[in-house]
Amino acid sequence: MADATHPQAGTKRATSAADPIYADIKARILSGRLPPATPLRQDEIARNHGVSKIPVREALRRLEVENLVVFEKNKGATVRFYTETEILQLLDIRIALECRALELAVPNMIPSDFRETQALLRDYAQKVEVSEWSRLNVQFHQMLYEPCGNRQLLAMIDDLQQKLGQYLRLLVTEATGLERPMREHQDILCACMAGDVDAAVAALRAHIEATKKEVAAFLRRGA
Amino acid sequence: MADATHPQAGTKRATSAADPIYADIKARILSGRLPPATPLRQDEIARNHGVSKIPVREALRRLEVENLVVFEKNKGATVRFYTETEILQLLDIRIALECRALELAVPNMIPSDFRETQALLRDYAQKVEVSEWSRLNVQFHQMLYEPCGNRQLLAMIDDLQQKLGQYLRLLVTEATGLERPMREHQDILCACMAGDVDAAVAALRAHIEATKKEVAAFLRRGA
DNA sequence: ATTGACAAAATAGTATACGATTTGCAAGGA
DNA sequence: TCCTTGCAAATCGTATACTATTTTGTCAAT
Repeated sequence: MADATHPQAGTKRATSAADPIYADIKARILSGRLPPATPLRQDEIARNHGVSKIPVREALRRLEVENLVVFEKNKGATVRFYTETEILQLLDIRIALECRALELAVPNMIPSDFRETQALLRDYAQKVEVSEWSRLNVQFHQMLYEPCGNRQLLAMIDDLQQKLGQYLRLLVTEATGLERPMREHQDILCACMAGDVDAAVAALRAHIEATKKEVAAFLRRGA
Repeated sequence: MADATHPQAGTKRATSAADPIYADIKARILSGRLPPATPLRQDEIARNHGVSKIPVREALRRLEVENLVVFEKNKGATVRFYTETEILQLLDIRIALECRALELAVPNMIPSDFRETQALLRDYAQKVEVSEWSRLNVQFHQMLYEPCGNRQLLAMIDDLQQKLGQYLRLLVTEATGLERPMREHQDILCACMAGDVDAAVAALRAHIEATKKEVAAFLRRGA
């Protein structure tokens, strides 16, 4: 991409020293390696990345807008703490966004979409490793919504799934298992293949509502 | 500057220097005073606000995450350009979020909510000024969703309404008028007062879909 | 021992400075 | 006339440096 002739075409972002730092911290927060309330010391991060504080601050500011870190008056940034309530509320937003995306996507689905999604579910059934499960789960949902054609909506869904990821990962290891989600995934896909938008949306909504109940129970026990 | 030692004597700012800049630029973008593609020169903004470039850059980075400005490699920031398609897609997201919020809100509504909302609609009917209309319209929707209790959802809705604000303002002056929206607002409120969640959501969805069609037509003519 | 005051260290926030990149423009050649 | 080519000015991005605030540690006084 030595082509300097790409002024807009929003697909690619300009690189800045802040970008790798932003990506690194974001990944560590979302994976749970940086637990809530961890202070994010600017000097330390800057030293580790071999830069000054300025790009570090810009990275942290971006994470602040995404609600992943919190700035306090003269104390700097810490990893944001999501309460039980907020996690459940994120799942309510998931219901809103994903049901709408599916509703818009079903009419646009073509046979190859069905084939690929079914193939994914078969892989799913064989890989029982949890780390793989999480990745495939996210991928399944993304494949369902992709045909909706609304990039901003897809981005919002992706953002939500990342934020909820660590909690859902815990869930499958400790409580839910794979049985129920897999059956529900099949139901959703069948409705899509039948072209029945309402049934597909209803199945998806039930799926997320069930997840929400399990998260609620899990958090109740955990706390 | 000679007295650089005392940029803001005595005024203990609970916020960083970036915050007022962020608010100012955001307001000017959302109101349309800074049209799309306007370059945002860091030195100039810094001079106008009496600060250095550092807080300016942080403000711009925050706006970048919110999709209001775009950074390009060594060219700096410009006001983001929303295409027709993207504006219509934002309305699809509005349908998702607002219908969900209303669905969650209706069961929580109490008599005083109804009274206040009705009072607002009466004010509405009398103020025919466009500037007032826009403000009251946003307020009406917010009052409907408030009882849902999901702060993150409410924040996302507010964000969307601000982004769409300038386009909807144009719409009411040039095309739609006040007749249809007001009737639909009444329908929605009636369903809420009857406690009929499904009817309320259906009415709201029809309301936003109608708006979407008008925006589409308006953009088609305008472009 | 507990508390309060105060000095010292650590950390945040921002201005200044400087190299790097882009842009505007003018002069020179096809 | 149109296209290079080469400065010069403008602008960006970030390292450095400095101030302001918070935190920590020490030492008396109760």
